[in-house]
Amino acid sequence: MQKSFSKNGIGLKGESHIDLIRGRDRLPREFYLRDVLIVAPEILGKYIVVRLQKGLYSKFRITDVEAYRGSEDKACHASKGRTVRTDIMFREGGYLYVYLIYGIYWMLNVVTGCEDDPQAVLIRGVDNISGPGKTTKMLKIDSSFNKEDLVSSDRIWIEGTGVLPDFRTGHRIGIDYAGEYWKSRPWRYYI
DNA sequence: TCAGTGATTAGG
DNA sequence: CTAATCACTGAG
Repeated sequence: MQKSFSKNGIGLKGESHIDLIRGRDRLPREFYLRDVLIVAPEILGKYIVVRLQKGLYSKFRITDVEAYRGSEDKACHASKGRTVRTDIMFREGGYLYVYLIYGIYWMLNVVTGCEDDPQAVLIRGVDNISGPGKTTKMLKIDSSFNKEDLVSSDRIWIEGTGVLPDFRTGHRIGIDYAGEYWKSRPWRYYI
C-alpha cells in the first residue's frame, strides 16, 4: 500500500482527511468525456483513491492501462452489443465498469467518451502491483463498485496533476479471440 | 504448459 | 434449462 490516511489526517503533506473525503483534487467529468485513446495515457501517473473502511483510505499511482474502444473494437465487450453487463459502457464517461473474470478476479474499468459510444480504460496495474486481478484484490474492488461514479462517489475517485509521465505502448493482453487487427492495436499504455 | 472458478450470455 | 466463454494468476 502506497499511502494510507488515519482519521486524524495523517498522510501526504498539505492534505487532510476532510480534503480527501471531498475529493479536493479529483478529476472532473470533462476529463472522462474524451476519446479513450486520449484518456487512457492521461490516466497514467494519476492516483486512484479508495476508501478501505471508515476513515481509512488507500492511494495508488496508476501505472498500466489498456483502452477498449467502441462497438467496432472486437476486443471490447460492447462489440457484441448492449447487454445487462455492458450497459454501463454506453453511458457517458466517469463511471466504473467492474466485472468478474475466470470466476476469481474483478476487472476495474473506467468508462470514457460520450453517451452511446461504449469505451473503457482497463486499470492493469498500480505502483508495485502488476496485473489487473492483483490490483483489484489490493484495492478491495468488487461488484459493489460496478457503475460507481468517479465524479461524485464518496468511496472511490481519481486525482492527480496534468503532468504526463513518460510511458510505453504495447498490444493489449489476453484478447486472442479478437483477431490480428484488434490484437495488434498499440492500446496498452504503461510507465 | 494448464487448472481453477463463477457470472454472463446466447440458444433451446 | 444448458453449455461455452473469459481484459487472469500462480504453481510446476
